[in-house]
Amino acid sequence: MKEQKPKHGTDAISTVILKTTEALADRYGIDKVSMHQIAQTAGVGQGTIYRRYANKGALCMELMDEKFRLLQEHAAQIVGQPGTVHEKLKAVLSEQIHFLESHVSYIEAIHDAATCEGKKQTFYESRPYRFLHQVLRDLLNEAITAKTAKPMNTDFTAHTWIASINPKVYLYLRKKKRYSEKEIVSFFTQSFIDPLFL
Amino acid sequence: MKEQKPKHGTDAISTVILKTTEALADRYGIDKVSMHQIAQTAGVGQGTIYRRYANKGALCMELMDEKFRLLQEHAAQIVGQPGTVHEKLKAVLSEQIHFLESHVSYIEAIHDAATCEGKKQTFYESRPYRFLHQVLRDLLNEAITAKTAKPMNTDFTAHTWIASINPKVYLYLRKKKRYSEKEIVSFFTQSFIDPLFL
DNA sequence: TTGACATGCGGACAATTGTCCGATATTATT
DNA sequence: AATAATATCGGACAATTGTCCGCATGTCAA
Repeated sequence: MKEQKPKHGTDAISTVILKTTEALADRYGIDKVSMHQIAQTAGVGQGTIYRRYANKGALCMELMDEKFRLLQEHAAQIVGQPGTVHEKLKAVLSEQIHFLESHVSYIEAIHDAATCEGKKQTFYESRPYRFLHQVLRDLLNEAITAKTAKPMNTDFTAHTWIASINPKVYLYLRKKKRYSEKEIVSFFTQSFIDPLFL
Repeated sequence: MKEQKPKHGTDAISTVILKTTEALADRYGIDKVSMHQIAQTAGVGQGTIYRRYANKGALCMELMDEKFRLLQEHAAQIVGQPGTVHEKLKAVLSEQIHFLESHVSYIEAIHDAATCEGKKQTFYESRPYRFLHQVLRDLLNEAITAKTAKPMNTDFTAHTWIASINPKVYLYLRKKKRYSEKEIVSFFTQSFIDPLFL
């Protein structure tokens, strides 16, 4: 068993798999599209898909690649621009929540496939997750160094912040509790960010 | 006219399903036991299981019923005893994290089956979840009323607190990051509870 | 050209969750 | 007691994810 040699599947077959998945997902919703259906529609065997993507989550991750890249750019831009750490944290979290709002079906699929057992690549070790976690952690560290926030385990805090707005609970808050995206951003700021700053 | 069953699973068949599931889970781990296997071992059809429990998560929820009851008792006891709201919140969260530590496999199975789509009973609407959410919310409200914490949306805060220590991220923090249960409790307190109190 | 070896595709197959319906047992009616 | 109505059981079946292996195709050496 070999891994895909280049970072992205840029060969013709990978391309048709991704395009087909995107088309089907646009039409039916990613959660309603099966790997079998993707294989049939793309005119390839299922094995051909699974040789490139470990599971449906990994396939979705690949589909989201460009979107994640843009989110990372936004986050990096926020961090790079002038402003207080407090403001930057709020802006980054707002971006992340908006990202979740925009792509919640895909992110849910990625989460569903995520595992912490075995030595398989976990969601938490994927590039996008690590990047966003690191942005939050660095900002928190900066706040602590500047003595505008009390010491804490910033690694833990960043992980749990992200976990606190996972797709399942986000959908619950949006659909059942009828909170708007704006409200959720505001509540998060109020409950998690503001209290940290002295 | 049949007399009503007071609660779930008090008839003979439900009992054998639950006992069988427990025995198999003890032996192989709940995630390694299939519904088919449970049915075979218990000597009933799969339909008989699904007629009583909507899915594997609901079955696990039923198995955890007594455990949840004890957790609720502990939480109620903490709230009832004298002490500051701050102390009570820390104690309750510590209990919840210990509960997660002790039963993480079952809780993961419950989470995996949870859904926010459709009108099916979601995990967030189950009795145990609602109880624990309410305990946290009430304590937070008490702190706000007593002016020892700033106003916030306590409903949101309680939901996201629970979400922040979901089984997936908990396992990641324990197994990959090698944080101990005690550390996680301490970090949580430091990052989420303490900053609220001034 | 040919044969040995490697690559990797396709789809059959296994495992699992969840549904459905014919068969059976139980209760109600006369 | 006989029969109709109702409840419930068992397991076959469908749908989906993920694995595996036979086979076709391509490469290279002699």
